[in-house]
Amino acid sequence: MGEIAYKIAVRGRAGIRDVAEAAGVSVATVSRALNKPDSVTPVLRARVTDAARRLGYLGNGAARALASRRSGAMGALVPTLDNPIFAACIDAFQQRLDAHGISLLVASAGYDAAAETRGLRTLLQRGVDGILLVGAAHEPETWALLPPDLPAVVTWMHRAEGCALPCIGFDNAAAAARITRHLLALGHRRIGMIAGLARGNDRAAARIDGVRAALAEAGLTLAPPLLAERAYSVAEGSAAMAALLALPDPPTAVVCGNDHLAFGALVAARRAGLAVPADLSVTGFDDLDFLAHGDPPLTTVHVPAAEMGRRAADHLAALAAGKEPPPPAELEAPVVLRGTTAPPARRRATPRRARA
Amino acid sequence: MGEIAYKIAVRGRAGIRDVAEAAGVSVATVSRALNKPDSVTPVLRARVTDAARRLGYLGNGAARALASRRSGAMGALVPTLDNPIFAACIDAFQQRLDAHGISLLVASAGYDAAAETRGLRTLLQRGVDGILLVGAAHEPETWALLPPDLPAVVTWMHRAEGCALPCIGFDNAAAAARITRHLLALGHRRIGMIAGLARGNDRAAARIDGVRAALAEAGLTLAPPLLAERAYSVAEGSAAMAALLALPDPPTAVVCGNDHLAFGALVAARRAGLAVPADLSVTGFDDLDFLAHGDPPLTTVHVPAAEMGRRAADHLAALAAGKEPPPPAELEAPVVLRGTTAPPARRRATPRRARA
DNA sequence: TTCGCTCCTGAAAACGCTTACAGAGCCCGC
DNA sequence: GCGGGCTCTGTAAGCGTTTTCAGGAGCGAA
Repeated sequence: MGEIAYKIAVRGRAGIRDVAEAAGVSVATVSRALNKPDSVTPVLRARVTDAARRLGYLGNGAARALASRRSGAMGALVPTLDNPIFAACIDAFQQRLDAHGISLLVASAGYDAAAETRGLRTLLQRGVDGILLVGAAHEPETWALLPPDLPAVVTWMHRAEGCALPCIGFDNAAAAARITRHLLALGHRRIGMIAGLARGNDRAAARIDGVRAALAEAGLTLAPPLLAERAYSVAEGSAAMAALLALPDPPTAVVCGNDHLAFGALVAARRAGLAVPADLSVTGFDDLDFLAHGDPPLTTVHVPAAEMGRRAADHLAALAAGKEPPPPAELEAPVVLRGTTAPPARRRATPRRARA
Repeated sequence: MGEIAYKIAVRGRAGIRDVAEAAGVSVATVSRALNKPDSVTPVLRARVTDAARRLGYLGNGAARALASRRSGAMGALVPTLDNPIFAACIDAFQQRLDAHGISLLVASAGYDAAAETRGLRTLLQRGVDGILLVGAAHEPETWALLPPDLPAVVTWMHRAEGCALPCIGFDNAAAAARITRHLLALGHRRIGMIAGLARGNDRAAARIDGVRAALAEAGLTLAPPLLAERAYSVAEGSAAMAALLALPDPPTAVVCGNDHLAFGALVAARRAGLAVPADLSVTGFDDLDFLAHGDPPLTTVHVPAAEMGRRAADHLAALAAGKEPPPPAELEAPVVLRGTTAPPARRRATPRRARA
């Protein structure tokens, strides 16, 4: 034992052979006792776990991964962590993976195609056992990189055309349509949209489609300048709203592609002297908690980010373990009615607002 | 070549031997050509990279890690990703690591000591080349686990008593003191604080200390019920503020331990019919962008989260590469004055006259 | 032309663990 | 009492790279 301690001190860290020696068994037994406890006699198992604990044995993940050809890590390829909605999803994903004894490798692509492919390549090199993707719109190169037999799930969508991967998410278009119908029901007819950049972002595109579909039901259409596509940020939302308000015939309601945009829109409206929702209705998409308590609280679509993360973790863990994963059910993305929507103001005397 | 392709198809993925064979060189040369291009003849290097590209060679991270005893991954042990301030830091950390060709392994502990130790253990098993820690207050068990020679940095603090690790961050106490002095300068004398839970959270504790210190300079003290310690959440902030307002002699200003608490406080104040900042001043800590544009916009302390992430990445990358890391400089955490602070309201009619 | 150096490349030994595979007990039934 | 079958442990062969070490080629100088 003292001799073993010496060896360990020299080498820096206890190895499986040290544990084997200390427990008086072979390395194979140590491996078995630690990895599948049932396959070993209780007394031996105790001897081994005991020795392992005494020596502070941790194990070498690389060696384990190499020998077992499983890394015990999942990868998440997300647009960014800087948006709380993704952070919430990844946080939940990680926690659930942890419960499965799996680690999380994160690659964020920053809405950039090249970075995305690079991120995936890195994840693959690291030998992840599965991958969480956001959305199904990716570069051909990215798809080509993805080994067909590697467990992977697409989140944030309920289904994706021509994508064989399981989808864990909700129906963006339907949700966008629902919130638009709410505006329609309120009596709005001139409805604008500040959407996310649809290029390479199928969720953003689907939301536009949904709004368009709902509008079509009412015989309305959506096109620039009433449709603005902007990067997801508060500043862009502000700018877009300002542009909308500068129109000769501004909309009475604006549905936004996400909460950041909506918040920016709110700021711009206030800056323009407009009261929300009296003068202008605004809706969001995500349901960030800060905006739920704002003044006025934002009417928005609730995105089940954490739930997606948890389900993705369960799904991938099952897949990686060779088990049958739970069938991916469509998640709810309910409209949550709060304070930023109301019937349109009565027709104003002058087309232009009083103050600017 | 066709033969090689066949082998690869059978085995699933191209290995270094396939590349070697395709390029007509030894595996050693392939390894060198790919890892340190300068150590190999240009023509051979081209042959190798060419073959690697043709075969879609990615490399096996586990094998590489095992042989080189470096994993090429850094670990981040954070309280949670669900708070945008940490998410922003980790996002920046990841991006910068990526620039160094390093991957990110995330473990979030959820402000739970046991989970934290478990998370660190996982990171260590995975063989990370370095670790980002938030704060220096950790379980003894956690510290014991951390190999003394493993590169690690503490973020979110400028320095930590009795902690030898490099600190990359700002001075929580000083920043809290500064924002408190701002309140004092405005004329507030009855100042409350809604702090984070200080137990096991040195940042939260330092902020309390800072407020206390500033108050002491003015001959004031801070103690319950004027000091409330609450978990970092909007709801807790609300509840705490409600309690503060229910006091016989409520504070005229409240400094909050973070922006979530401050936002909750704002909500509670509004609910109580109080105008901020006219009737009550509130300050935050973090500078989340949503609150910068709120109504009123929050006066708060700006926390350089992204900058900490970037510097931590650079520092760890240098350490892991055996280079001299840049000396960790103290980061700025400036008070940003916005709309939630103002001089105290003139003495209200009802309560007994306050001391001058 | 030959010797000595330097620069490159290849052969082969780790790296630390998992996992067939096979051997050794052991119990039980006949 | 003995053989068969079963369970449990140990032996050893990889897993796919990196890296050390040594050999070989090429070049310049004598």
